[in-house]
Amino acid sequence: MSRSNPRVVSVLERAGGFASAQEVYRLMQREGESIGLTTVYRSLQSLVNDKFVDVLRREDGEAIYRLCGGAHHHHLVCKGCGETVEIEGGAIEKWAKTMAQEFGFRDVGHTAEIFGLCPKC
Amino acid sequence: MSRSNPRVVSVLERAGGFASAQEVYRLMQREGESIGLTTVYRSLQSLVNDKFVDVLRREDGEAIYRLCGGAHHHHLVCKGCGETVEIEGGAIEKWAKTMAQEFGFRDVGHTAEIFGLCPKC
DNA sequence: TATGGAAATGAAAATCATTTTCATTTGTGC
DNA sequence: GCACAAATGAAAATGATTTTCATTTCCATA
Ligand SMILES: [Zn+2]
Ligand SMILES: [Zn+2]
Ligand SMILES: [Zn+2]
Ligand SMILES: [Zn+2]
Repeated sequence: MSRSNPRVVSVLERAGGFASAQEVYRLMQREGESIGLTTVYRSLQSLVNDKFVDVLRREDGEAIYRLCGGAHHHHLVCKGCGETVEIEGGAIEKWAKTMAQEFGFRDVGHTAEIFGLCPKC
Repeated sequence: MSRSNPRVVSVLERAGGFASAQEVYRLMQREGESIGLTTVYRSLQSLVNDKFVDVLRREDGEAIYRLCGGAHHHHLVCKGCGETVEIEGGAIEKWAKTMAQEFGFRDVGHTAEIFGLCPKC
């Protein structure tokens, strides 16, 4: 299992919002960094395992990754420029718990994302 | 644009929870129904356009489809058997609106799903 | 320093869902 | 029957992701 590659982390830092594996790869190429696509995938995978980045899916199904504080949280993502704000979701946590209880579900997790246009767009 | 194919709708009805295009195709094959994979994809796409089904993504990125009331709502999905309950998300709507306002986002939508184990599993 | 094995790397091939192409079939009105 | 549009589906193309496998880089120990 490859270690959390610092060069990939650095790209994600500079990228700001979410970026796909292919984008990370292209970015590194453009900047003259020598790396294989396979290594990009492996590094991102291991960063996800270690909870250093979180991953979600574009509308077309492509996985996108983002550096990310470890604590559980949610996102407000701009459809225009990709700008992302990490937000707190107390209301969601409560909602999820209530609903799960009501229907007898155990061992529950949840996803919740908000998409819109940021002030700049 | 292909019409909302009633045979595909029927499969989704019988399938219960979510099913991928490939699964719908395999199911119809197994039941001796003659249909092309392309047509399955086209029918599902048009059902999504017409809001007769909603679509979300498996963890691996594969799109899954489900017959679905037209109104906006959310899902409680069993990780074990796929059993799905449509739930109401008043708390989420409010949360999304509040967060969007706070950060000046316009034109916002949201997704929210809960995953867990149903009573049977 | 040499050396043997473990971990990391990456090029190329394989996988697999989804889309595109394009020729054929089906349906509908005249 | 005839023309024409919509629907269909087989096969090829696409594109992200994973797998394979040979090579390189590290690292500990003799
Ligand atoms: Zn995050
Ligand atoms: Zn923006
Ligand atoms: Zn639904
Ligand atoms: Zn279940």
